[in-house]
Amino acid sequence: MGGTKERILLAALRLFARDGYEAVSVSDIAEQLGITKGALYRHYAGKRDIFNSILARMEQRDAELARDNQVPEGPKEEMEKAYRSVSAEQIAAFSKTMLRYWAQDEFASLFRRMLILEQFRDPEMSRLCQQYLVSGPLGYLTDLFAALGLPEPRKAAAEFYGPMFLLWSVCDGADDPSRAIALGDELIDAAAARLEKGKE
Amino acid sequence: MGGTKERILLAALRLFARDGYEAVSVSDIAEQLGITKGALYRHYAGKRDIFNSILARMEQRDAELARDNQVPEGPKEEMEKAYRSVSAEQIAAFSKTMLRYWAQDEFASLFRRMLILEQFRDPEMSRLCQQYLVSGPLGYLTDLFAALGLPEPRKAAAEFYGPMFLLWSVCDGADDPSRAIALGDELIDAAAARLEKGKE
DNA sequence: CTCTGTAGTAAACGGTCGTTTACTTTTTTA
DNA sequence: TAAAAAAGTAAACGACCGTTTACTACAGAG
Repeated sequence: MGGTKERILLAALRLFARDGYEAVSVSDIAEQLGITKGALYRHYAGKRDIFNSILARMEQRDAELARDNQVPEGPKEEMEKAYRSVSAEQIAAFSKTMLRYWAQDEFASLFRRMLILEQFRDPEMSRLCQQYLVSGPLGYLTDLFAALGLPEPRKAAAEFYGPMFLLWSVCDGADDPSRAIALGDELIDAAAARLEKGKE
Repeated sequence: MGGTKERILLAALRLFARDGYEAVSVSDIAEQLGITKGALYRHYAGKRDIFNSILARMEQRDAELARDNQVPEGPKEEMEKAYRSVSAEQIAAFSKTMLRYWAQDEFASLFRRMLILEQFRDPEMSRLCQQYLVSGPLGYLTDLFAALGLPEPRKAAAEFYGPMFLLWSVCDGADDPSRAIALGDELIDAAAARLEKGKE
């Protein structure tokens, strides 16, 4: 057992994230691993099965990340209560973690790009793309800022998250993402400082 | 002459913007128009030729848009001079135009989505995606804010453009984009007001 | 040493791909 | 109105698609 199933998953994700699901052939994936496409069917039922396994893997990783960062879940009442005790420093730290996660973590970065490529083909992929990257985080921050008592939480959330979202695309087109990450850190710190001042 | 060549261009763009270039077949395009794929080759040399014609068309439309909105071009010295005389109202008006252009103009909106789908396959497409949608506008605003004397033009540009960039993705996943557009208008107005205040 | 299950190869399957060809219909024009 | 040009059809081309099949190599267990 050489972990072939895992290597297939990663090789497929790399190709899906560059070319899109339809444009990648089963032969392409097998070729990356130096095996024939027939061998691939010993580990997965087919091309779609690999794709679905990637989705499941991301779901699992996302749950772990939410647990590690103590993201509140459950009924809205309890979430509001938890939100109110969040400090600006905690928001800044969590935002920097997310900035690096989607930009630099290999699996998450590849998955983000794959989602972007699939979002217009399938309503389910559009839903996932919104949930992980667009209206999901935006709604989360809107609720958070509302619980903190900001006067216009929707605007504040867009002003906070918009630059982060933009910088992921800057990273995708840059030879060296570190400058974009550094700018993101500055923007997050500045926004957190404003947040602290606005609460007084 | 029933403008078949033009209808092919638009039908192909619609499909490319949803599924990506590779995932769209020549038969798919022909089927949308109720003709056979053989007829398509009377108007274009092949699938790639249609794609290249779409790129050329966007280039042409972009030049027209820049002309209509008096976007300064030429040597850096003259641009700086032109930048310094720009008012916050002009920036807000131009930004709202761009917000609607990439979100609601049919051709531009489809082209934006097509670029997003092709950006990772081909370095040239990555370049165009950055130029039209990411580092292009961001660099433009950075230069503009620098000429206006803002202390941190890079941060200001990211804070200004990030939310716009995010809202295009919100529109893509929303049933009704009008709420996102309205929020964009508010954000642009608020940023322009801050800009006016910061200049004093 | 044999048995058993796993991982792999090579070839074939029907189907679709982009493109070309030969031919017909429609439209323009002189 | 007849010739010519343009636009469209149907079929075929070789290549590649995802998947299946038949067969081989080889590990560890009894």
